[in-house]
Amino acid sequence: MPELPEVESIRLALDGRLTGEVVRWARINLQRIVRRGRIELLVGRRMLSTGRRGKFIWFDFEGEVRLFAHMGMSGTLLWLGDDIEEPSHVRAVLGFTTGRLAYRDPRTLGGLWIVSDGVSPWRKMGIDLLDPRFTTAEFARLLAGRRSSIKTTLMNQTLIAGLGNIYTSETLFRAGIHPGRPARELKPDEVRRLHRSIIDTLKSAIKNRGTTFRDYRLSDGRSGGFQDFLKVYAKDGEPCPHCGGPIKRTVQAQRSTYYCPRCQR
DNA sequence: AGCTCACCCTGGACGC
DNA sequence: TGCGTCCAGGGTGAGC
Repeated sequence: MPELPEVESIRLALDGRLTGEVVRWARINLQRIVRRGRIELLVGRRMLSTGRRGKFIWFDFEGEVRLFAHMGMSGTLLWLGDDIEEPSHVRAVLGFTTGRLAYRDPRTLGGLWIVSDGVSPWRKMGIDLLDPRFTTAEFARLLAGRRSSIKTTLMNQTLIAGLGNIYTSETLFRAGIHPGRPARELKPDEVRRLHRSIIDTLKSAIKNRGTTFRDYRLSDGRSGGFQDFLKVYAKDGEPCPHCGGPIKRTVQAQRSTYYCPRCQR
């Protein structure tokens, strides 16, 4: 589910609430959601800070212990006050003095990692899209020689980390670039436009607390707001906001892509 | 090394 | 109401 803006929105909402708090107890409802380590290792430890890279979020605890979470397609982290009942599909819970942090994931495609040896859960992750080192020049370097489509390439987390299916469609539309173009054939001017579009789209989405489609919620239960600003995603057949022609849906690498055939070349 | 595909899961929407 | 089918914000690992 969540892409960079949703994960960052969750992190921002939890950071102020959890930093400095001590884990009192922990519970796992579905064991296979824990991909590495033991959740009990967190009990008694104070949370020091939060972080994010790509679509991974993490929480640093005393004693060099770090909890990583990846939400997969349907996961989220919910803050539950003491009076709030636990919703369905909660796979793990951490208890604090002021409330509980619940990992909810209906499809169980996400996971948790409890790490004390400094080893990150990802095999290879590209540069985070909000990292200042993600420049136009760096972007051009990463795209060079890539034969696959720009849509598929933007989704490749080992190159650049953070874009998923919603924001790739949106960012390509905003840059006026056809999703089927081979990545290596983009002109320098188009690379610049796309780079600008990626950063602008992500920042704007974060400002709006992400996109709510189906059941994504922020940790306090609120919806995101960026769905009101989507221009093409899930809008096949609807008029393009630029030219009025019909938005098209196509499938690339088994995922839906939405675009305007007239505005995106 | 780069690329494509099948697969991992559950739930909701839709058609009959 | 019930059943079958399709679809969904993602990542991996095998095989070419």
